[in-house]
Amino acid sequence: MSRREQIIDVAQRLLEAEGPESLTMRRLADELGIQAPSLYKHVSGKPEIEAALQQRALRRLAEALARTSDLATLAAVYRRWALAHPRLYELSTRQPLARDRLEPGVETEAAAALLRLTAGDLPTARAIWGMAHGLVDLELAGRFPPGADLDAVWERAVATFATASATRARHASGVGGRTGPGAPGGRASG
Amino acid sequence: MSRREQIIDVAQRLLEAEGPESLTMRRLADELGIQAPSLYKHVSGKPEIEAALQQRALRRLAEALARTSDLATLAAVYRRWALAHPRLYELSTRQPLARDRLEPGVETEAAAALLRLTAGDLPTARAIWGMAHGLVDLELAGRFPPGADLDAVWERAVATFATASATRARHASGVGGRTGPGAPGGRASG
DNA sequence: CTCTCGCGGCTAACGCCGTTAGCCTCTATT
DNA sequence: AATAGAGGCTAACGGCGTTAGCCGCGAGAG
Repeated sequence: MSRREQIIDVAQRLLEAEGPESLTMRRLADELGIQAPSLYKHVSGKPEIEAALQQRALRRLAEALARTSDLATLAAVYRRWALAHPRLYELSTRQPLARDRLEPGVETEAAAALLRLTAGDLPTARAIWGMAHGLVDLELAGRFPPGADLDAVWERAVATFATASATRARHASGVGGRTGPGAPGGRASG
Repeated sequence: MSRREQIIDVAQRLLEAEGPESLTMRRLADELGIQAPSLYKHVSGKPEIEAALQQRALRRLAEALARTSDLATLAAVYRRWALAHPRLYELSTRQPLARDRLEPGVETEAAAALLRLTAGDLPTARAIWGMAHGLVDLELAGRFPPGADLDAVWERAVATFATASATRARHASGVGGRTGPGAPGGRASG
C-alpha cells in the first residue's frame, strides 16, 4: 500500500469518526507519526485529499445504485448510504469545486440507473434526484422535528412519483410529450 | 442604527458580494474602519453574526412564502429567492448548528404555508419541502449539466405532486389515510 | 566497492484565521 | 468637577494550510 493510500485511509477514518473539523493536515500527520509538511511529499494539498475521499465515496454509491431495479429500492439505497456515511455525504455534497478532479465516469453511473427507472424522462429523473438529495440533506441536518416519521415521508415521496408516472403513461398513449431522452443525463451523486 | 446592525449589514454585503471566504472578522473590521478585536464590543463572535444573517434571510423568505396560495407559486418563490441570494441560502442551509439562536417563530411560517397547501398532509408537505430544497441545492452547486432545462424540471416536479394529490383525493373519498395533521409541522427554511 | 541521486523525512517560517487580555480616551451622567 | 462605561486600540495566542530549504539513507550505476 502506497503512502498516499495510507494518507487517504487515515483521512477517511478521521473524517468519519471525528468530523470535518478534525481533518487537518497536522492532525493527519500526527496520526501517521510524521510532521505535517511531509504530507506534501505524497499529496498536493488538502483539496486533493478531499477529492480522493469523494472519489471513493461516489464509486461505492454508484455501484450500489447501478444494481437497483426499482425506484423504491434506489431511494432506499441512496438514503441508507447517506445515513451510514454522513460526513462523506456532506463532503461530497458541500464541495462541488473539487469535482473537477473526479473521473467523469463515476458520476454518470447512478444517473444512468435513475434514468433507466424513469424510462428516459429527464425532468422526472432530475426531480427525483433532487428530492432524494433534499430529503437526505434535511434529515442529516436535523431539520425535521424529532418525532417525524421519515420512513413515511420517503414512502410518500416515492409513491407520488410512481403513481404520477403511471398516470402520465396512461394519458400519453400515442404521441408522447417532450420527455424523450436527451443528453447523456445529469451527473449523479451528492 | 446601532453599531451592531452596521456590522451585520456589512457582513451581509460582504457575504453576498464576495462569498463566505471573505467574511472574516478582520475584513469586516477593515470595512468598518476599525480593528478586528473592536468587533467583540458589539458582537459575541462570528457565529452570532452568521446567525443574525440567517435570521434576516429566513424572515424575508418566510414572509414571501406565507403569501402564496398555490404550490407552483410557492416553489417558484422558494427557488427564486435561493437563486437571488445564493450565499445566504447556503449559509442558512449549511450551518444548522446556529439554529439554536434563531427565534423559533420564523421558521414555522413557511412550514405552515406549505402545510396549508397540502391540506395538512405532513408526509407530502415534507416530501415537497425536501424536493424544493434538493433541487435548489443541486442547481446552486452546478450539479446539473449545462444545458439542462431546470424550469422544466421544476414544472414536472410540482406537477407530479399536484396530480398525485388530486389522484389521492379522488381515491380517498370517505375514510382518509393516516395523513392527518400531527405535530405543528416541520421547521421551515434551508 | 564506491558514488550519486532522489525519496521521504525534518525544522523554521509565512500569512491567514478567530479570539482574549489589557490599556486608553472620550463622552455623558451624577 | 468627578466618575463610569462605551468603544476604540495594540499585542498576543494557538490553530490553520502551505512553502522553503536541509539532510540521512538506501538503491542503482559505474
